[in-house]
Amino acid sequence: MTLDDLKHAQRERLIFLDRCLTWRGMANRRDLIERFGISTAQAALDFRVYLGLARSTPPIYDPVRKTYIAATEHEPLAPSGLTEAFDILASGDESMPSAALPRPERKADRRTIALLHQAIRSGKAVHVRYTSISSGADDEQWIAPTRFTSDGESVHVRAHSFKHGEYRNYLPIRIDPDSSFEEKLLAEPLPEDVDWNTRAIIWLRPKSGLSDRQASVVRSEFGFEGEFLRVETRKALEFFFNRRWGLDTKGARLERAKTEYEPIAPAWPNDN
Amino acid sequence: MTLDDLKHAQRERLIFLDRCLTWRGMANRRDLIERFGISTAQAALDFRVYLGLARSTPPIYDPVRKTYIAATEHEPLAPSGLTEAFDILASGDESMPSAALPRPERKADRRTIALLHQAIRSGKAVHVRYTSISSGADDEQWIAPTRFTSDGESVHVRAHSFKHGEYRNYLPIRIDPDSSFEEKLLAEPLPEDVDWNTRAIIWLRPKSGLSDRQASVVRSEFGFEGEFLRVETRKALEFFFNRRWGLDTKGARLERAKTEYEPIAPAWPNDN
DNA sequence: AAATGTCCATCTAGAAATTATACGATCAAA
DNA sequence: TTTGATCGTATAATTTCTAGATGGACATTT
Repeated sequence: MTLDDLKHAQRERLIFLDRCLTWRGMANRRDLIERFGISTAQAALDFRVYLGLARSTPPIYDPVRKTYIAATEHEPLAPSGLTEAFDILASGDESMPSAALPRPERKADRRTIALLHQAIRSGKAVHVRYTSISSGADDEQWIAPTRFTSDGESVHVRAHSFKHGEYRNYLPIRIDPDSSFEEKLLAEPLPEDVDWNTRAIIWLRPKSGLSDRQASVVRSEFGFEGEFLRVETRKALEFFFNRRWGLDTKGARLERAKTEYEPIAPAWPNDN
Repeated sequence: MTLDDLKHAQRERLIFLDRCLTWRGMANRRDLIERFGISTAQAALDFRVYLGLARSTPPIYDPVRKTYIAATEHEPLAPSGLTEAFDILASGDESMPSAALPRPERKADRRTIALLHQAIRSGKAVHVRYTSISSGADDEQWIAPTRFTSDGESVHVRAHSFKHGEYRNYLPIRIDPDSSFEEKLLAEPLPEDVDWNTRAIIWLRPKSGLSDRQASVVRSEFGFEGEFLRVETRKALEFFFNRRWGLDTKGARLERAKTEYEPIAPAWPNDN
């Protein structure tokens, strides 16, 4: 009996329960009831199922505090990071402005996204007008989009540019919504997207200049013990790495030690 | 009849469906079946309910492409940003490494978080040893945690520090897991957290030095038309704003024009 | 032209999940 | 002592969902 044997709805509830126990260290039926709008009876059933699943380290009901308390050696059924669990910790505080710092909201045109998505699916090239902020010029060209990617801040489209004869990352927002969006079947298969199919292994270390003590704080903060922290991504996304990890900013506490590349076996043959 | 009249499970499914139509521009029963593990019959029912809800701009079934196509004037039932919808667009590509740039994973000690959470709930002060990276010193003190916050990268605890006589943001990861965590009931109510209860309204504009054309790209990219973009947060979180929005980095395309403050009516009386 | 496959839809019976309701127990606080 | 908040249980009724069968439209393959 595992989580996977359950129906989607109940699995969701048990994962939520699991996170409450993991991060709050406690949970009530009430938590389930408020979150999922189920009855007390169902919530009680969910608890019993959970207890059955958490064989090794089951939570214990504390009649004094009237809640279930996670075992000290509690082992989460479904691992989660603190960031993902933030809403569980912040909940109850519905006030505006929120407890989370707002992020830049990058707008995008629904229709453009859908067109790109369909071009990706059907393997077509589309004609777009793209504004490059560096050159500042509106630029008509055919591109063959292959997938969406994310640098954590905004969503990009990875596409082969016939004009430049290479794969590039495009920001959908800079595609003119009034582009023709004319479609064209690909005459010949696209070249391999080498940068996409190259793994970039980036080794980070505490920024030089930090004291030993500071360096050890940095290490524990990013969860590594040895000399280096190893992070893996694709070469095609490496350009965004420094910004994402704040390596270029003044207060940076990590720096790159070295970077290695190795080819990735394509998931499917001929997957660009 | 609205989304809210539905049960949680079905609502989730319809929201997913809505996002497929919004961002992919198309949807199948198969999408629901794969995502939620339901039967074809149930997926068909969900579609019918969705069509009932999307009265004004219902999607249309295209028998040639064998999918539902979103109306050109499609109005999402549940608004969503592109970033949230990224997983819907990237799905199907399960390969590692993923299509998303990895983010720094900030580890945290389960037990510490749970202790803080319980101290917040019960309004107690706790004794902790905290490592300040600036001073580099381990620092024993009593703090009275009031809430969790997030700067988008890591989770903080907002707490009143008795040692410093003010509210501060603490990184749970820097709290020594071997602190005593001795608890103490608050002798007297905490002072008001003024910075928390102050709204910071930040007005941004395209970075000076950009050409008119570039500035207009920036405007459309961040979704504002006038001179300024208005962002609202709490003064207590303002310290993190520039980093979150990349205002300090070399390639920054926005800059702060002005900042206004105004008091927020506390959600609950005496809510610190 | 016919067969096959893949979507869509619908129907019905039955299984499973969930609710409504009632009842009982423990403990803390008023 | 009473009240209220938890917890738990049990049963019957209701709702939700599935299984399996049937049919239609269309594209592709034979």
